[in-house]
Amino acid sequence: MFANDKTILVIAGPTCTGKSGLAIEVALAFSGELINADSMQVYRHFDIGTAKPGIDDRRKVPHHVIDAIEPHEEFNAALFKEMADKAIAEIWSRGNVPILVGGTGLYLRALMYDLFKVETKIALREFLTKQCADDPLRFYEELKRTDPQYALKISHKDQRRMIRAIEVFQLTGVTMSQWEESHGFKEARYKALTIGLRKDRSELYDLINKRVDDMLRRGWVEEVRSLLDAGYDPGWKPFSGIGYREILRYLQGLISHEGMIENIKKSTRNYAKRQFTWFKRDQDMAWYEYPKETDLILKRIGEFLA
RNA sequence: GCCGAGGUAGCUCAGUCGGUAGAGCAGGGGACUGAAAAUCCCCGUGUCACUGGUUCGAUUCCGGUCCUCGGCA
Repeated sequence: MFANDKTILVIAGPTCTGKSGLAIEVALAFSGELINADSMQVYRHFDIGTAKPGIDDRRKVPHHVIDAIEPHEEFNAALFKEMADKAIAEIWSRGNVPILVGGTGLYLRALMYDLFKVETKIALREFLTKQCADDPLRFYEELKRTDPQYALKISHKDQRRMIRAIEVFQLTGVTMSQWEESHGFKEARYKALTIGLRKDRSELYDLINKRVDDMLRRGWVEEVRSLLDAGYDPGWKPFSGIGYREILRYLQGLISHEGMIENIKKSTRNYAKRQFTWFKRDQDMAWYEYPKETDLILKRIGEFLA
């Protein structure tokens, strides 16, 4: 069923539940190496706000697919999958255990089940984006005509998905629904144990609020300012990450310092909730609390790897 | 102590000419196939401060009590 008997570990869950900390412990206990599965930690120079592991941790255990690209470079779930595949193969060749750690659900799904293979063409996407922005309703009508089933599934305001669906159809002549139908995330590519970290909601929100304060104390705003000084374009993708976009607005004088802090905390809380929603429906996820249940987690992993 | 104003959803408040109430924010639930920290969809029952009275019926009117905020002493 699988390419070989080798296995991987996955540590997933909402932000601030302790994934990185657990990952280090697990890596040290089972001679593992970490592969980042967070869509923002792949960008170089965006450090404080993405909660990247510090040099201490990175010296203790090898980290992969982190600081992998420059902020202006194109990145997506498919590229992530390629990079992670490569890292996994390398780690296996050293006789170590690959440990995926991160909260980007789509990336983990892409790695575990692959995506149907329709590449995005930047130029076409930009063209469609403009077309959609000009007349969203007409754009939606076009989607309804070519792929009524998919149009029904999404909102006429969900421009991202409309654009992608039209793009897929124009590139292949096959509709989004048909691609989804034939692919369907049916075949697992790796034998994996997925540990999901959870936490009581109000406790988690408390931790999030504290962590945001902490990041700001450690110079998050300065980090953004120096990125801008270095000539980085505020339109680049990582600048739309949580916190970075709020800091940008603050630096532009659009919001107050206090408003900025509150918005960052709120966005992060909302994000954590969305992650819960995503991971909740993952049937084969083993949920634990960390650090409370560290012993149980390590025992479970030990049994899985045996 | 006196005079005002007010006590309604987690917060800020609206409202009910008497028929048990609704906005914003916060929050909750959901979706998710190459932008995913993105993008999008759905969700408002709460002792209307407490307590008597009037009334078929009071959160709404009247009395009292408590609390908050102004002002005067």
